Amino acid sequence: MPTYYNINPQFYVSVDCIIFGLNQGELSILLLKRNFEPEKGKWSLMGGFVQENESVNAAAKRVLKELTGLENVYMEQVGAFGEVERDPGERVISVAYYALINVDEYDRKLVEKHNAQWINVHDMPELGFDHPDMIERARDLMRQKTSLNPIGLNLLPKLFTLTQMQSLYETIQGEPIDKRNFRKKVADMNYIEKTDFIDKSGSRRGAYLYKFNDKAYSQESKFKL
Amino acid sequence: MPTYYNINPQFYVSVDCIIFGLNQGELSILLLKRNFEPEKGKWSLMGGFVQENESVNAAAKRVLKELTGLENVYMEQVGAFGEVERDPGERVISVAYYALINVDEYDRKLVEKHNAQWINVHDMPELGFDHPDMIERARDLMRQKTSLNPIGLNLLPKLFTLTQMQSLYETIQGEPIDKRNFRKKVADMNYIEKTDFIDKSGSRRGAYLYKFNDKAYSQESKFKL
DNA sequence: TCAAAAGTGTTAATAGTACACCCATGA
DNA sequence: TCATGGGTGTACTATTAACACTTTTGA
Repeated sequence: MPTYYNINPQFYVSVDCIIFGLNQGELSILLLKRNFEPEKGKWSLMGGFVQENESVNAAAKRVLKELTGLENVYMEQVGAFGEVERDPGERVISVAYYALINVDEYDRKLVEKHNAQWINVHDMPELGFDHPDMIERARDLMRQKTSLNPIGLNLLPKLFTLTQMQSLYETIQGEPIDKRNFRKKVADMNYIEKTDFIDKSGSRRGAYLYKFNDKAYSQESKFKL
Repeated sequence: MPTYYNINPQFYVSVDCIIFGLNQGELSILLLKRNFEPEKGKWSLMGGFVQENESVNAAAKRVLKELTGLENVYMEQVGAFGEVERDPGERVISVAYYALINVDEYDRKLVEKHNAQWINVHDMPELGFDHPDMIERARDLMRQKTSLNPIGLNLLPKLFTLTQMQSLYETIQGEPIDKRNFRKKVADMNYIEKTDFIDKSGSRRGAYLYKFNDKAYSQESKFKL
């Protein structure tokens, strides 16, 4: 193997996952109560080291799967965090990702095994490393992206009511939305389809369930270009 | 030093800079014609390796300075690029940054020494590595950011005419802008200040020079929150 | 019968877009 | 005097924001 680079140092490279979920209508993040070093006793994001022959994106997917059992999850890179002293153990350069998951579907046993819990974003405990920065940037990015794309629906079940969807957006944006204006907007989204199913769990009357149609969505996006 | 991590592999970590500038009114990128391995003979972005006791951000600033002599430049991280085979030499994980510079101010000797040239973004040559992906993402990010923030002004001299500013935004967005609408909008930006100076180089009549007032800008931003 | 969520239109305000002519100057 | 870029206002359109009542149902 030719080595053009061997005068340069090498570093551990890790990934950290900001896993968003909706719990009782509240935006939450899966955090680990660390029972291992470093920063033992503190809370932290789920992370892991990039391995040989593994891309950084693949490492993020692997780490997410290790904790939740989930694959094919919506993930996006937040960015690289590379301060020299960001890890008190040794120098590690970390790449943060956020994931949007439906909390009905993850593997609870795995989460328990890792000593992880859902924590409301408004009630963050003291976190180790530079994880508060990562979370802040992930939330900003997510808020921005969800305002332009329907990716927020990844936080809901496949079938959802308009009230759930509105509440989701209110939670993400952190401010109330007018019901009629919201429903008008959704009516203009041809990729949000009304089904014949009715959810009776949220009200006596029952509400129509809707679903996201990704073919319709890609069609629509083509037109916009 | 405690080593919690030593079962994990380490990697070279590099930074790559997408350096944007305006040349004859055209958005351009500073590219190197590589006279060294790997990918010798191909064009590439300016890059360099992260060093011990150097943050990733600091490495990006250093690399930018090595090529242009400039400090205190507007830079933003594009993201980490971590495919296993992205570098044909050895495995390198790279973090891309974009920078916006005023082409009147960089050090031409350094640029020449590195065998670098300004290349119009619409006329990209064949590039090595995953640099085309980096550039694409940088342009998307930059376009988006400049549509919300006045960071694009970093590409202009400190004093600029409204025609220059309009032309800048037309170049970034890739479409013409109505002159009166543009000037109306700028008039609403209290942080774009008219000076008493007149630029006669662009027309016989002469045009007022404007400047960006960063104090006024931070004030304004406070109100928006 | 009533509490609780579901559903439904209109109007006003704001922001954005389209459009054409006169001005000042130096060569 | 004329070619060149500098500078200006108004009407139309689209988007967004504000706002309140009726419906359905199970307990």
